Amino acid sequence: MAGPMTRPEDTVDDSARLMTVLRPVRAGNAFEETVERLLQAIKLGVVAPGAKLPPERELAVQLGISRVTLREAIRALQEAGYLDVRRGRYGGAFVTYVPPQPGTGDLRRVVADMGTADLTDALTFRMAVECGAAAVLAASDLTDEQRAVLRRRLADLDEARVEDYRRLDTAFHLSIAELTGSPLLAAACADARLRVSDLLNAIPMLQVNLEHAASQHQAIVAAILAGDPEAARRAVAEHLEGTAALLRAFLS
Amino acid sequence: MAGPMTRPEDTVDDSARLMTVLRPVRAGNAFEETVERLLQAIKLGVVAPGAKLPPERELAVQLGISRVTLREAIRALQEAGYLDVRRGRYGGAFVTYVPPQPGTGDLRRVVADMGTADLTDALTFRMAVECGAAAVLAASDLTDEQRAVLRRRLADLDEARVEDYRRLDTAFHLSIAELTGSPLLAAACADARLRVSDLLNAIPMLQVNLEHAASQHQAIVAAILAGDPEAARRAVAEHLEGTAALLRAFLS
DNA sequence: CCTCAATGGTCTAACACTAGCCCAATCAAC
DNA sequence: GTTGATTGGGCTAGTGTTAGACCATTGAGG
Repeated sequence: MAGPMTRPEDTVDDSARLMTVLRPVRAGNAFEETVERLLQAIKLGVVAPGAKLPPERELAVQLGISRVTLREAIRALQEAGYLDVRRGRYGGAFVTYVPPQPGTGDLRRVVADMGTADLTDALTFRMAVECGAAAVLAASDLTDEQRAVLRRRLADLDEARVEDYRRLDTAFHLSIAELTGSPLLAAACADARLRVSDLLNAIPMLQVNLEHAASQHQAIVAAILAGDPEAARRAVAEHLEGTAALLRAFLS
Repeated sequence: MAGPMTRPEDTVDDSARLMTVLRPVRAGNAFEETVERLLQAIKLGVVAPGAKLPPERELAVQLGISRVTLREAIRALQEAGYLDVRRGRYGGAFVTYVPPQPGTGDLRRVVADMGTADLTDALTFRMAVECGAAAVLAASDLTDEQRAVLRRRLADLDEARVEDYRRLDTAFHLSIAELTGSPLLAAACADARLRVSDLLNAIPMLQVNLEHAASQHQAIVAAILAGDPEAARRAVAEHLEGTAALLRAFLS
C-alpha cells in the first residue's frame, strides 16, 4: 500500500506539471528584481515623468528589501538616465524618463531581444488575464464610484495627447483589474502589461489604429457597465487580438 | 515642460496602482519560498504519494537556489512528516503525505487562518485566470494530441477513486492552462489553485456535488473542443461559482 | 539669518545564501 | 562478495542582504 500510486497514463505529461510547479523560486537577486520593479513603475507611467518615488525608507519597506539594496537599484537607474536624485528636504528620486516616441524604435530588434517563444507566452498570458479580469468585473455588482472611475479612465484616454497616450492606456487597462478588488489579479495584469510594454512602445501610433482602439475601449466599458461578462470578454479579446495582429503585420 | 504631467484627476486612485506595482519584491526568504513551493508540489499531487522528488542537485538547479537551502527546506518537510528521505543509490525524498479525508478538517478554521479578504482575493483571481485560460484554449486550433490529453484527463476524473479525486481534479484544471502553451499562464493557474487547495480539502465530498462537478467538467471540455470561447468561459465560471457557493453554504 | 524636519549618503556587524568540494550510504550488476 | 554509479550528508570560503545607526544636504518658515 505504500507503493507509488502513479498509474502509467499519468506520467504522459506530468513533466509539464513538474516544470510548472518546480519553476525557479526567484527570478534573480534582490538588486535585479528591484531594478525591474522600479523600471516597471516608471515605464508603465505609474510614477509620471517629473514626479518622484516615495522616500527610500518608505519604499524599502513597501518592496520588502533593505535600504542598501534599494539604493543600489536607484543608483543604477540614475546612471541609466531614468532618475534624477536630489538630496535634502523636498528632495527624492525624480523620474526623468520620457516615453520614446513610437515608431522610432526598431520593432524587430525588440522582438528578437525577447524571443518569439517568450513573445507568444506574454501575449497569451495577457489575453487570458485581461479577458478574465474584464469578465469578472462585468459579473460583479458595481458601485457608482467604480462606474465613475471606469468612465473617467475612458474619457482621459479619449482626450489624451500623444505623449500621454501609452500611460493613460496602461491606466485604463490596469484599472479594470484593480476594480475587481483582487490584488493578485491586479498584479498579474500589471505583470502582463509590462511584458508587452516594450513591444507597444515600438509600434507607431497611426490614426486608424487609435480610432479602432478607442471604439474597442468603449465597447469594453459598455459591456462591463451592462453587466455582460461574455460581451466584456469578447470585447477585450478583440482589442488585444488587434494588437497581436498589428505586431504580426509589422513583423512580416 | 519638465514639470509633473500629473493632472489632478489622475491622482484619484493612483495610490491603488502604486500599491500594485510597488508590492513586495519577494514573499520571504529563499528557505520559506522553497518550502512553500515543495508543499505546493506535494499538496497538489504533482508528485504523487510514494513518488520521489528529483535528486537534490537537479532540483536545486530547477528552483534556482543552492543545494544547502534546498536541503534545509527538505529537512523541514521531513520533520513535518511530508517526506521520507532515504540515502544511497535509488534513494531520494519520497512523498509520505496522504491528502486528508475531506470533511475531517474544520472549514471555518481554514478560512479564519487565511482571512476573508485573502479568501475573496484568491477566489476572484482563480475565477479570472481559469476562465481566461479556458477561453484562450477554446479560441486556439487544437491538435489531435491536445484533444486527447483533455479527454484523457476528463476520463481519469470520472473513474477516480475518492482518495485520488482531488489530485486528478487538480490535474484536469491545470492541464487546461498548460495546453495553452503559456508557462506564465500555467504558473498563474497553479498559484491560484494552491491558494484554494486547503479550502477544497476541507470541504466534504458529497455525491451530489461530485455529480454536478462531473457534468460541469464535461461542459467545459465540450466547449473547448467545439472552439467556443464564450461557452468555455461560462462553463468554467459556473463550475467555480459552484465551489464558491459551496463554501458560503458551509460557512453560514 | 537661523532652525529644524525631511531626505539622501555612508558605515558596520550580523545573518542568509551560494558554489564547489569531498564524504557516506545504498544497491543493482557483475 | 566486490564494484561502481547514484544519491543524500556535511564543510568551507566567499558573496549578497539586512537592520540600524549616524552623517550631510536642502529649503521652508520663523
